[in-house]
Amino acid sequence: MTDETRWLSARELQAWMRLEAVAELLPAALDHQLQRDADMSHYDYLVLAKLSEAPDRTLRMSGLAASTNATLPRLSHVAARLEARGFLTRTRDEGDRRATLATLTDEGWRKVVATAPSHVGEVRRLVVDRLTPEQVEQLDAIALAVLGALDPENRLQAQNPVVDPSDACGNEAG
Amino acid sequence: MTDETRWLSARELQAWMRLEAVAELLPAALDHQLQRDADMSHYDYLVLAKLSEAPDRTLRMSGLAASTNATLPRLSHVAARLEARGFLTRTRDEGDRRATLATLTDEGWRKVVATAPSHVGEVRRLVVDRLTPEQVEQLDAIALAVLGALDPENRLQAQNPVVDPSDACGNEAG
DNA sequence: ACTTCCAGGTTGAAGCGTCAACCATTCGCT
DNA sequence: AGCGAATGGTTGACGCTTCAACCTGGAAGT
Repeated sequence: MTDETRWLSARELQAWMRLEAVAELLPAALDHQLQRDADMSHYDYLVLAKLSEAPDRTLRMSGLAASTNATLPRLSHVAARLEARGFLTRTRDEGDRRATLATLTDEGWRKVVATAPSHVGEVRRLVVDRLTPEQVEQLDAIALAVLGALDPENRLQAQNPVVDPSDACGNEAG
Repeated sequence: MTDETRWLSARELQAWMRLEAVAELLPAALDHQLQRDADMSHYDYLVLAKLSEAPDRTLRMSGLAASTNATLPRLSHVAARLEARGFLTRTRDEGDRRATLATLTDEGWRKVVATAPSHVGEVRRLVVDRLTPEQVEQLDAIALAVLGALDPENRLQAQNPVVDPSDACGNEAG
């Protein structure tokens, strides 16, 4: 068993270990903040945020699942809980009666608006405000390169904008 | 409710969305590869790897939990499964009879040695080989900055070296 | 129209992580 | 010594994600 493995150099190793730690801790930290402040998981929030940006605050389950990087069964379970909490409703698509349309309720909308600021604050506290503007650009380029392997079909590229709710409220000409 | 929230700029937003996508996809990708090639979760591998580097291939459960960023109950469950599969054994510490020592078996050692190359290969394919040497250094600095907030006590800093098993055998001069 | 196949969703069971409760051992104080 | 508190670990129940099975509705071929 001759060892042809290309091991990592010391520099590569250190960078990798740190990235691995970030990838491990960051999702947990976001989950924790949202759980505490909004009684929701990160994924729950993502679902509501996605709907809040969609035309008529409505999306098909399959599209919603793809854009949140979830399997359909997972989304189905999550949507059932969010529906039970009054944040969204599910209706049959009369155009294609196989499909289900998820629509954000007014209460769901208020939930997103109420939750977004603290979420953005956490993102700033944990990441953005700790980096220089140059590092933000470097991070963007690095993450893009890595996503080329992780997400070749770019399903997550139009990920939740963490957008200012005040302007998503009425006008989304795009 | 005047909105004092400091929203993200377009550049910050894009970088953040991409980092979020990486943090979401990378752990799943590593899990998937290890599950497929070694019938283990990423965390399982981490536990075995940690033990493989320790003196006498032995660590206390509490120390092992801390260095793998896990709660003690989680590690206890995982160790029970790994013990059932013959990869490690648990014995009482006769020095402090409250403590439990986890020791990697020969079979566990062989498992790590057999698994490491494909794992490192995946790390290269997904991350390291997609970045320039400059980007590797930038990534290191960025991740370090973020870890300042995520892991202030540096519990994960001595994370698994993904080290060449052939030299973990005897010498690690640093 | 009728059959066949595929896409869209939902459901229920199984596996893993988290939390709270619990037991054993050691440490600190008197 | 002896008591109370704290440390180290394990266990069992609950919640969430995954996987396979299933059902419905549309599309394609004849």
